[in-house]
Amino acid sequence: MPTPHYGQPRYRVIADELRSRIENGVIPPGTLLPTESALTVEFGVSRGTIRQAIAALREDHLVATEHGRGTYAKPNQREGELGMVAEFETQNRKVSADPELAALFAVETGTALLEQQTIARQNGRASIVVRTYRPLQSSL
Amino acid sequence: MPTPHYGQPRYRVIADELRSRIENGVIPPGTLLPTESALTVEFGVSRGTIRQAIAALREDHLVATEHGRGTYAKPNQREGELGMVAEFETQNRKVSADPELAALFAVETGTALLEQQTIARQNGRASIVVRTYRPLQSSL
DNA sequence: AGAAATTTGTCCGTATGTATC
DNA sequence: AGATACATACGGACAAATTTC
Repeated sequence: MPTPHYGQPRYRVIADELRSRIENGVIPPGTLLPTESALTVEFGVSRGTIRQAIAALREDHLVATEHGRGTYAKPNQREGELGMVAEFETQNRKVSADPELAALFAVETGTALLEQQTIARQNGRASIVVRTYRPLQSSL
Repeated sequence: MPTPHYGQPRYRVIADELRSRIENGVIPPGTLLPTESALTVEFGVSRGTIRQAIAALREDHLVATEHGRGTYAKPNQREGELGMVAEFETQNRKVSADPELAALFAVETGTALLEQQTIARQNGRASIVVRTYRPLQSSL
């Protein structure tokens, strides 16, 4: 079969599935995830795709991998009190100005603006989303 | 050809080389890196290895990649310029979640969210607009 | 201690999808 | 619409670290 990835790419679907297994306790903290080979069988994808999914979880600090041993589910991030740990994901994109933004920047509605969106996640779920808008001009 | 990677893996050697080019100004901030294809030719490795090298730089926030465009060297983190005067205007309001925000917060599209909008003005003109979104009820 | 098996790490080549120019 | 460039996915091969026998 070719490689159509309509909607979400497969590696992200797999990453989300593994994430929920960890958060639901199906894969308890500190235990090893199934091996990459086992996951290729379960999800019917190549090893590269599995590795991509695990890499995504690793970026969220949800798992840690050791050469020759395997990939562990990380102990619970403490959700207690101060010192709460959050992960941030930032992306830049061009959006068209809504009427309010257009007025503020003194441009026409629909003009392209640069939007930087930062998602603050705690335990994988978004807690706050920040969007900053700036005019598109060059050189930054 | 086999795959001997004595010492450092190739993707890391390439990442280090690109890093020094950026830091030494050979690739100025804001400009595009050579395309992945060009880099495969220059370093004599496959595209996957080049992508691995660029991914490493991306994790260090040294570059940013845009689908279909290319990979940029990040602008210098600018230190706050002295003497810049800005006025801030902040307002809170309830808005209904667009599909993207709804997905992030795991609520239904249209659910009410708290939006805090801050407008930074310089010389009376808006320079940056920041909008933060949070769920309404939450325990934060 | 040593050898084999297991598991993750690196790298290649190819093909196709998707976004941008 | 065509060309260019990055994104996703496959399958294979070998290297390196760990565990097991």
